[in-house]
Amino acid sequence: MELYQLNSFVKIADEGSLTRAAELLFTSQPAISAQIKALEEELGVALFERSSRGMQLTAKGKLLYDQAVETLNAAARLKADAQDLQQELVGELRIGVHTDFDFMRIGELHRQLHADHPRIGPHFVQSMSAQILPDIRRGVLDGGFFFGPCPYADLTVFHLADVPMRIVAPSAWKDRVVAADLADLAQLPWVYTSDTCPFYALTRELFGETGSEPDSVAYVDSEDAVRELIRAGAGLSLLREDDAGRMQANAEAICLETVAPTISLGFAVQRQRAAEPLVNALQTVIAQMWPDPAVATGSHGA
Amino acid sequence: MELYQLNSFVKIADEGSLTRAAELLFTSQPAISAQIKALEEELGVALFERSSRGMQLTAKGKLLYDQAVETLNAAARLKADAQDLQQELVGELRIGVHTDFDFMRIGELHRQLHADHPRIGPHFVQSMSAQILPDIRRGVLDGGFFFGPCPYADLTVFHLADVPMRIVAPSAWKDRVVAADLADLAQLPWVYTSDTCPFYALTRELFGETGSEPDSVAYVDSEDAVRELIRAGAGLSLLREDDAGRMQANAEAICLETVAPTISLGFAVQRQRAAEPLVNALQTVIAQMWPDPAVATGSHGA
DNA sequence: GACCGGTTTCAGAAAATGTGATGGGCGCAA
DNA sequence: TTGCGCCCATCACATTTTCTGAAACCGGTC
Repeated sequence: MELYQLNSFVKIADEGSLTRAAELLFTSQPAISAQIKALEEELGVALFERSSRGMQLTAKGKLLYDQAVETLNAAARLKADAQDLQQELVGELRIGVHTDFDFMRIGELHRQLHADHPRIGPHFVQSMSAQILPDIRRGVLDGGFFFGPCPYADLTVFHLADVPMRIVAPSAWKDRVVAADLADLAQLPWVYTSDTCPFYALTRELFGETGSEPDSVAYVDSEDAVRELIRAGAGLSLLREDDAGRMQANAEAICLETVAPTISLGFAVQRQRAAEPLVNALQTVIAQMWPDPAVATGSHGA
Repeated sequence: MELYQLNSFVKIADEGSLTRAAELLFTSQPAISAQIKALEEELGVALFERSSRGMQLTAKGKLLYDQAVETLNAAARLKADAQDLQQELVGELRIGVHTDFDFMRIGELHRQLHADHPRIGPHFVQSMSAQILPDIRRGVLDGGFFFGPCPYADLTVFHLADVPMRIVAPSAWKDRVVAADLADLAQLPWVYTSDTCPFYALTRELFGETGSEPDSVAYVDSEDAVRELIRAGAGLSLLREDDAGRMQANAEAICLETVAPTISLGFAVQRQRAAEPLVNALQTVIAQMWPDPAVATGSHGA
């Protein structure tokens, strides 16, 4: 039993005539006659009553007609849906996010991605810059955000922005820090992120210019932990300017006027996979959301 | 797009391997490979990702898989239902009934017919003997009951029973009829059915023996009308014994002791169509319900 | 680097499907 | 009654599709 037989079955039934059905199906009358004969034989049921005036469904044929139509409809839906899918991108994207979802505008990213490609199922995976880039290389992630430079030549990197940083101190230390220079600050306790974190490198760089580096350092491995230790009065640290401002507004910390460096915000995908439709679509949406992005490659990521 | 392609599609997806699918489908790898290639080309969608470990559904393939299964299921249902229908009789039967449905046990007939052949849709058409037999010949009815002889040689007739008749008179005439003989009764007014009705012939026959026939006759064309006129005191008539007894029990009429003739109850179908499965099934059920039926043909119907 | 399991490709064989001509049944009109 | 038109079934043959077995290919593994 094949679809073309069911199609002929239905057409003949609709037309009441094998000859006319053959015309509508752009084939010859004997061809269809043979199809129906084979179908009737396979089903073991006489579908039509033949007369000199045409062919008419038997009672059994009437009962089976609806099911034939149903089967053809199911096939037609399948084909139509396939046509639609032709245009669309379908699949899953695992995207690494290295910092606050709201700062990264993940909601907007999701909305944009869904609007352009409704059949892509995005996964947003919170992680750390130091974890995200290797995961992209391994294929665990399809793409991801990160701070700092990218040391891997096999990744394609979008430079999205330079994020301004600020030095932040516990509220209680206002008098000790408000007029201090870098050398003074180095005398105080600091909170560092762990050494795989780009903030660690950034902080060391900060003191690298003066040659002096703090003695007393606590290491933590997330920005959240940094904020918490500042609130607890454990030490100073570098934070994103927006984070710093928010803490100061909440009287949780003091944000120094001292000029601090910026850190590069980047987005990376595997170079090999950059041309894959899904990955390409992701890059396109990212590029729209961070206007004027500079594309850099490999270890040039600023 | 054909069912065998969808079948291969599903099998490969289930097995994760073209090779194993080919084995299960009792065909060769290249054959199935070509099927899928053609299917993918027609749909414009890559259904599988090929690897050295086998074939796996793509994201789009996953979306279309369910619809393929659905289509195959619809086809399988169609085929299964056709197999069931092979055994069964399907269609409509138009059965003429010439007298009271309860006397003819139409309820029981319907129950029996439905039990043996649930897909037969019976129509019970109330009519008169004189109408039923021509309607069977014309093919308007597939079969029907009738009283009296059957004058048509092209009908097959079952003789089901000889139904006893009685002479019935209005209650008020008790004194005039209780001891009367046929010649006396002929002096009284009678109610006849119209001359196409077998009761008409039967009544005339009754008097044929004595040579005397009533002067005053009213003609009506249904048994119901006969009963009504008897109740109204219009005259005497022949009625089925059961009808007569019921009227007497209700004090609506008097049932004479005089011996009255019987009338033959028959069932007829077109001789040409007697071998048709539906018609044959009908005859079988009728024969079961009237045990010891005598089959007669054409005008021999007693 | 050879091997293994898997898929694709290829030419030719086999099967199926389609074609055009022909014939028979039936209704209709002359 | 005959002849005609319409319709379906059948037949031999052509065409197309599908299948087969051998061989090439590809990626992972020993």
